[in-house]
Amino acid sequence: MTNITIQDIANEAGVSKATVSRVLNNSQAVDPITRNRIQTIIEKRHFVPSATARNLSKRTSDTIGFVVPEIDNPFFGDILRGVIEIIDANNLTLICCNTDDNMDKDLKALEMLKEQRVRGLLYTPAIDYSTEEEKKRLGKILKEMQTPVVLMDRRISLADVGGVYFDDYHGMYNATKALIEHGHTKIAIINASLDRVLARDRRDGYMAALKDAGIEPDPRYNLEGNYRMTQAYELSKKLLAMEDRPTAVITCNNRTSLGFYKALRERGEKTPRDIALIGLDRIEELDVMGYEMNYIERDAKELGKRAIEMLINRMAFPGKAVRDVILDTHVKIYKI
Amino acid sequence: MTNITIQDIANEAGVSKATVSRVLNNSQAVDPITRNRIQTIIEKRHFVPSATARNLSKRTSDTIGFVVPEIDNPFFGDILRGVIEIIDANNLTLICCNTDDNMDKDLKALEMLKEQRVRGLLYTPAIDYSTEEEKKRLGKILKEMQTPVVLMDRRISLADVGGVYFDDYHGMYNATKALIEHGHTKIAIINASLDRVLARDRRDGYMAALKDAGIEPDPRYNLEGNYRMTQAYELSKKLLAMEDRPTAVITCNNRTSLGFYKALRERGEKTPRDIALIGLDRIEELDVMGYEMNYIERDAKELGKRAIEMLINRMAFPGKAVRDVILDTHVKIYKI
DNA sequence: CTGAAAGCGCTTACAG
DNA sequence: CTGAAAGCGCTTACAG
Repeated sequence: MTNITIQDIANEAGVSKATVSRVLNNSQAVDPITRNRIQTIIEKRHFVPSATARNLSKRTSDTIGFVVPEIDNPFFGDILRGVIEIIDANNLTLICCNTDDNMDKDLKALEMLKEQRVRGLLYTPAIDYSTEEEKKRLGKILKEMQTPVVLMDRRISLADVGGVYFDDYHGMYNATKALIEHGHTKIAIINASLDRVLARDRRDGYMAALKDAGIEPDPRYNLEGNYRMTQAYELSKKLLAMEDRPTAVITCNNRTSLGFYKALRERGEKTPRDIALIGLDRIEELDVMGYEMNYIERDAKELGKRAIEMLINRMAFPGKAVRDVILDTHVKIYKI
Repeated sequence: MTNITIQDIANEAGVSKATVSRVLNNSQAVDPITRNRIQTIIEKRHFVPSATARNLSKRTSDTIGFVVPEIDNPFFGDILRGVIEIIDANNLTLICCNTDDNMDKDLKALEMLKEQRVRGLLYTPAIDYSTEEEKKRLGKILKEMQTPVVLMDRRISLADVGGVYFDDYHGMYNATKALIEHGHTKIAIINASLDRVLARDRRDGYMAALKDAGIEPDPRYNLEGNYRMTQAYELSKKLLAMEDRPTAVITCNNRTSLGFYKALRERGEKTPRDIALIGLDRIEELDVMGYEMNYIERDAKELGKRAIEMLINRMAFPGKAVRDVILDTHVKIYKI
């Protein structure tokens, strides 16, 4: 028993498959009686037309690619949830890829999505593609996909590629400022390597706030890891063991915050008692537990929604100029 | 500029598209010189063949459907991560659907995946399909997809459908037993509605342990919600306010645990000081924070891996008899 | 309102 | 080792 086709339906209804296609797509007037007969047969047989055949014939598809570096990080989980809500409402289908921040996997995912002839791409690049050569290559790959792409969270300036980002600069600026206003001057930042835009943005906001307050930044307080928990944990251990250690710390994503907490706990210390902390991103579980973590709030689910909406818009109006969307961040302080 | 096709490559190489197809698929001997020439052109043009056309022609696909009720729950995030690892290693592609525990969305997702002619299905049903009629209908739908399906975490006994599940019964049994051994006799369980298999399994394990210890179960301690945090929170509030309240509680998933914690905290109470708790599933964030939560451990990522491996196996050997896999659970106790 | 026919971009049995 | 041709399951311009 093989899959039933439009031809089977046509045979049973005594019409041509063109007519069946027309009732399937509601694309042209069909005699109501015939239409009814066909519909009955379709339902009785549970016929579902092949998207593959339809896509080939129409030279398009309703499939969207979704590429992120860390699908099991709640940050991307929230983004995904936002995306899927809109995907469902628009009868699209989503292909998910995970890259582990690894360029090879990133490129491989892109190639696979090209093979699938996706209709649009939602993309958080694994790396920054920061050298001119890398960037040019990526630009070419994306262009050859011949489909709109919307970047999420990680910015790469590429012609014709829009994106949705958070205003991390001001988030960091305001967090740093808040710490300063509470009397802190020795403020550390646990960041990722500065060859990443995201890291530079965050560092810049932090630096600007220090500068505006006339505080000389201490390079020893400027830590660079990779946004993973284990790295942040190692960095934090060193930081906390310093002779002249900071009185406040800013962490640059949810994993970093956890790494810091872990190191702090192992020393039998607590925040804010022993050291102040503001983290990037709320950690839901801690919030529920009444753990009063200060954080810079970013609505990841909203980012997902905005990104897919922008993508759909671009699919509808291919010619329209692209424009980035920057989402606000808010600093939430319990106690410093 | 439209997508380049196998015909374009053939023209440029001065061969037929059959030959190009052969080098693309390595399906038949091709003269090394010709092969080389073709390969050079393919690379130069960045030609990537259309999966759509290939699928239609071969009447198959390399796409796997993944349907879960709550994609942003870390439990399913972990499963997804495990699945994707194996998917990548096998050059398959994954279509993700979220159902919010809603039957209509569930059925719609299944239909969409049928339309896509997926090669296999990884499926955590939104509901139990427990009436004979519902079950029959689901069975028919799955059968009509004409593709192997592997159930994850939620069991439905259906002909030809295998699954990977956790041994929740013994997890619950052992957790309950541990509490009893620590002197507890008034033990509550915050569960989901008993019309769900998952809930019955868990209840049964709990009841069996009570029975084996000669403890008469108190129906007032048997709470039924829906595994969501807000419901668990409401139930917990009532439970904690009871005149003759339990001295220990077992929660039946990660969200339930959080709901309970929230209610407890609002009363200014703590565990294990004021009441003992064993939750189902580790909560990573709490663990990292050094929060000593007792839990029944289940490896969700492992479940994902095993499920996709089973699916691939079934794709390879369609005739083979299906056999369920039950994964062990372990009770992890800090302090009761 | 309806059908015959061409076409979407591949694969593959067949013949040479 | 290679090509012509049929076929996968749809859509759609064209003609009636």
